[in-house]
Amino acid sequence: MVSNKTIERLIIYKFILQKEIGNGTFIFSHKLAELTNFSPSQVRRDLMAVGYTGNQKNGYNIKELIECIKKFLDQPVPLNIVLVGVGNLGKALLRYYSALRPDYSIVACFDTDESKIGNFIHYSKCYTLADMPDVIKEKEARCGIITVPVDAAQKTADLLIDAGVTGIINFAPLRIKVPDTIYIEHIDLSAIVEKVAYFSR
Amino acid sequence: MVSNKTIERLIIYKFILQKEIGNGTFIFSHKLAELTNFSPSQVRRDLMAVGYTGNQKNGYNIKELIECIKKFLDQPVPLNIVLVGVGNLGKALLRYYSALRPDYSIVACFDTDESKIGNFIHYSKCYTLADMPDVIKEKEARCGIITVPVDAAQKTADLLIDAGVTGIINFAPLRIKVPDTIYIEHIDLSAIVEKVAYFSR
DNA sequence: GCCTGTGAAGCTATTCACAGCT
DNA sequence: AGCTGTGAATAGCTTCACAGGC
Repeated sequence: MVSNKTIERLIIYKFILQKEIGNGTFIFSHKLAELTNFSPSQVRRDLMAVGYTGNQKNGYNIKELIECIKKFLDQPVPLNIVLVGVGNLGKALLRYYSALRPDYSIVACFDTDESKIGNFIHYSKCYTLADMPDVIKEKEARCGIITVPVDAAQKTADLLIDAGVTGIINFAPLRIKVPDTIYIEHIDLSAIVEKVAYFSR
Repeated sequence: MVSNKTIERLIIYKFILQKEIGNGTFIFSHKLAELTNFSPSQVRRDLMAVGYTGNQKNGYNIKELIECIKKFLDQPVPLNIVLVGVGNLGKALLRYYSALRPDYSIVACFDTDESKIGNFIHYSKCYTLADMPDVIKEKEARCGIITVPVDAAQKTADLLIDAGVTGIINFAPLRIKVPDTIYIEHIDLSAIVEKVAYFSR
């Protein structure tokens, strides 16, 4: 079993390594550490987890390592995502993620505002909440992004889970409760600012 | 010394407690734990850190506890923030944070696009990068939000730090390097999606 | 009986340090 | 000489479990 933190770093290694392909065939753990601001032993530990083994003379083969991490993360591409709450943040995320196609696709979005229903917002069609079960099933979406107002967030999560979503990214400032078969990531933008305020003194 | 994790939770307690003011004068650790999805002993440990002590009969006095956490976090309100990179995400954050006034203010934003300079975007005037040192000094901004393209992010951070910022929130997908007197928080939206993809299977 | 406060235990994550290889 | 792979040590974080109080 690989820890949450290691997965986080593997994703970062993958991304950083992709930009290093042009700079040589091999990379040392201390170089990858420098690029990511982790420690060299941390890097080597993490690579143990994916089972990739380098060589002592040259370090790690960049392309092979990327493939190995990809295989380990085993993303059945593309990941289909839905977004609920097409406000300002929701719209910005729709555009942000539409630029990352085809790795990830927001395949649909939902809102309660009648005037938005049926519109396409950065390639994603907007549906009513009532359509959620059907749309999620049809599009095989596994991940939901919540950008609704705080009072509607828990209800939104419940709807998403009922419709079959197993991963949630919640931008509303509360700790949504989910069964432990569901993975949830909280991104509380106001709490992040407060934290930076505290530690930046 | 109080840990990063504890600070994170204190901020959450503060927020949750503010919504509980109407529901009674006192709150038990297990109730606060339920609202936040942390454990009761975690809650009690964290409150030890701020030095607030409840009573065995009623638990914690909500208003007193909020005041105590606020005092502990010691935010010299308002925190002045600047944002660099007025793209889609930048604009969405400008609007998001302008709604949280007056706790936090984005007092200025910066961009390289000439057509944006001088405009007000959700109460924040847009300046050129060259104005950054003066504006940050004049507005006494201590925190910078980076929403520029990945290739410009490190240079942007360096400029912010030179201008006197001590805390950074970085939305660009790379691990910006900063001196260890500077606090930085990385929010990599594409990495977050990958992580949820991994754990939601 | 049920709460808080907290030492001690348990668990997780990171770093050290070095054997083994080239 | 300088790298990787990894057992062992350390550091950091969370939970247990219970004394003491209402």
